[in-house]
Amino acid sequence: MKLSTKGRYAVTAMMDLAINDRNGPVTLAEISSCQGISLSYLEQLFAKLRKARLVEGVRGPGGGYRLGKPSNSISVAEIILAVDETIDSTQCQGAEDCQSGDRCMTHKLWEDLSVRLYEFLNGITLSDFIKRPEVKRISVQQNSTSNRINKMFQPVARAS
Amino acid sequence: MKLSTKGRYAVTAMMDLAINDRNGPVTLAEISSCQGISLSYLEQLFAKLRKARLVEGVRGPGGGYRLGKPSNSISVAEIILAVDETIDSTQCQGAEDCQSGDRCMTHKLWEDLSVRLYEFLNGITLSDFIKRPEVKRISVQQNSTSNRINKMFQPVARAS
DNA sequence: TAATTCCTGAGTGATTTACTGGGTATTATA
DNA sequence: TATAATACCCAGTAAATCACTCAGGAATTA
Repeated sequence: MKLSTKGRYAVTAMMDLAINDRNGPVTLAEISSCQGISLSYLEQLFAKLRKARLVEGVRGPGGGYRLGKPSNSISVAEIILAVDETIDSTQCQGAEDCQSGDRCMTHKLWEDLSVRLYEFLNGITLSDFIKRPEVKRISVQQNSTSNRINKMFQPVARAS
Repeated sequence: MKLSTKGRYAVTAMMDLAINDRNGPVTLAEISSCQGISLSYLEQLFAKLRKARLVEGVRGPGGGYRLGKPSNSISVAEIILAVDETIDSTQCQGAEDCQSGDRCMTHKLWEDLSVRLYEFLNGITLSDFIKRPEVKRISVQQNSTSNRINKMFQPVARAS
């Protein structure tokens, strides 16, 4: 679980797709000017997102990118993993006795933390972002995961 | 909120200090051979940790590093922020109308996610790691934050 | 005084980031 | 059918970061 600007670019771009899902495909050129990232760099990122089946491209005029799955089944963790290839957990990959036997169990502790972090980010989906405050009241009786992050909902308005 | 191997090094090193807190200061040489990181690199990391008052150095023979605060008041988020200097949130830093007005609100959404992530990591302290399973039963009536990560507790035994 | 440790800084190869610029493949539409 | 808009692909590159070596100092203890 690594987290850098690259991951942020991917997540925000995916948010963009999720928000404009029903307006047809979103072009990379739009996202590029929107987010201030170069088009070629976006292409690299979307190549990875495509391999992970998180998006699908539509060629030709009027084309662009669409989500590969419904937005409520795409988690932030998935996006980051697709783009920011994971950290090599340590030299002593799971080996019980790294270097000096019972010492150095911090590696195991880190791994547990890492899993915790993953589970947290995996509990946040794209659809949690595209809901509007009016929807919030209705979604209260949903599962606890989406309730936990209800506070970050924002109204959405995109110029065409 | 950035997260790389650098942050992992810092967190595991701090875990090491927390575990061996009552055995006197821990030397960087120990951590170095333990974690397989070069001593000079550790020195660079600890310079930052020291500036953030998270550790304090003890010079001379028998010296080393100690925690700068009680382990229950040092969060994982603090450590990471001290070492992995934060991501520049975006060009349009908080400016209401980035580039094309009402568009591009994904930045705001990302920031909300970022805050969420920070709060999560800030709720996990070093002391949550150094507890042993026997302590687990007792700590049940503690605050909810530490209960949430009870499952990652492990017995600790360090060779002297 | 000597050994041990923290502390500081300069320099370096490797990797990652983010970009430029060249193309090809597909498709809507004029 | 021709053209333009788009995804897709690949090679190269400047800058930043990562992780390290080396080379010393400064403080403390034995």
